[in-house]
Amino acid sequence: MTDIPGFSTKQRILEAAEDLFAKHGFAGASLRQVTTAANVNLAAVNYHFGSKERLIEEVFRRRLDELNARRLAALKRVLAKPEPALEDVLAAFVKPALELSLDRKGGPAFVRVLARAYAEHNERLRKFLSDNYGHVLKEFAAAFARLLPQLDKEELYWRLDIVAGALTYAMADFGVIKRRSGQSERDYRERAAQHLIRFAAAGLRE
Amino acid sequence: MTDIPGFSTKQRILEAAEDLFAKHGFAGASLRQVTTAANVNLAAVNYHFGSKERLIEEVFRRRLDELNARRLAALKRVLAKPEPALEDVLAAFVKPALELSLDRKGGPAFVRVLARAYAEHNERLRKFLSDNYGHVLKEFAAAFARLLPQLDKEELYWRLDIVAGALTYAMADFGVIKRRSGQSERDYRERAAQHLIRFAAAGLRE
DNA sequence: CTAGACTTCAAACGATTGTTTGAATGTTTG
DNA sequence: CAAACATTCAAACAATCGTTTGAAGTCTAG
Repeated sequence: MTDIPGFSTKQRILEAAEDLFAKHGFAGASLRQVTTAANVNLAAVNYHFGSKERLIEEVFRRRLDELNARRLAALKRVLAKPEPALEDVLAAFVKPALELSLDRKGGPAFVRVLARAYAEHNERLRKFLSDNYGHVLKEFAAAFARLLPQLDKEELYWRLDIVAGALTYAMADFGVIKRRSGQSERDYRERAAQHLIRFAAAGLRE
Repeated sequence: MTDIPGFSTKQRILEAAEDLFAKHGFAGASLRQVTTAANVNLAAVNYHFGSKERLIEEVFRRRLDELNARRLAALKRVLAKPEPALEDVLAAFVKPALELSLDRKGGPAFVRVLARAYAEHNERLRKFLSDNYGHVLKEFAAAFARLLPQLDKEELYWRLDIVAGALTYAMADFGVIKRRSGQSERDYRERAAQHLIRFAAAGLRE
């Protein structure tokens, strides 16, 4: 209870799980790998989380709660401006993910886990994500709709779908671009976010 | 040897594997699931392919050989025109994937498998894909470079990375857009490709 | 200090994993 | 036809999977 945060058994499991799920996928990373990496007894996962599936959900919940709170706060700030630009709304979505991947020692692992989730067709996981965080996407969609009145609803949804894929993929840096040797991780990711926003804005406006 | 194509043990394994890898991932789909779905003895996989990893590679090779041949042919056709447009080059990349997913009974499964591969950090798979199909991406990159002389090399690579992600995910339709009840699969996918090309062209041009 | 709750631990559970075996069957070739 | 090769098959291999157990250890409240 009075454990130092980040050093409790639960926390160490979550961190190891995040890292290994990012590397090998949800099916590919075993609980034995996770508990060994976390330096924790195998049974601890079922004791603290109940099952592997619930561990996966907790890996998401821990990050997404804060990520989406930040996203909504940023969106609110943007929409309070007199003339919010498309780029501002995109930044409100992308920048919090960028910060998350930089501030925490978890680092880029979670955004990769998110991309994994995108590729999974696991019904339970999709429902969990939709139930808990669907409203965030709805609010952003509404904001985009206001800024792009020339697009009908179907047109808009198509483009947002494409944007979501591009964002997810690019933030997870599955691609070919390598960080230059002199460049810091922060630099690299900030540049990625910048490119993304410009690209997506152009595509959305057409 | 003289089997009717598509009904041999090898073919049936490849088709079942493609489908199940798309649904559950490479680690998530077991050889027993695959061989049961293919109506084939379990040992047949190791007899015909040697191992699960080599089966995965063959799932890719079978489709990618033709997909990339079509892509290169389409690119060559486009570049032979007096004034090739950006959209033409994009179409040369996207349309063959669209056709592949429509013509074959494998249907949309393979494009989903491709998206899975993107999310995998499996070193062997990445090397296999890069060794066998890296030259195709290089040729397209060169074509884009010619059409977008205002972009320096780094700028261009960033954008192509984003485009690749958007294309991959959108073609695999992991997103939220649902096909309307009256709409055919073909209609839906053609529309997806169209949106993609317009979006990517706008983003590339800025 | 002690009773009770919480947490960790080694060990084992049955089920499932990819792979291998050797005999049985099919097919092709001389 | 017979020898040679190719394929299929049921069965078993050791390894690993997620989960459960019950005892040992740790902590906290009375």
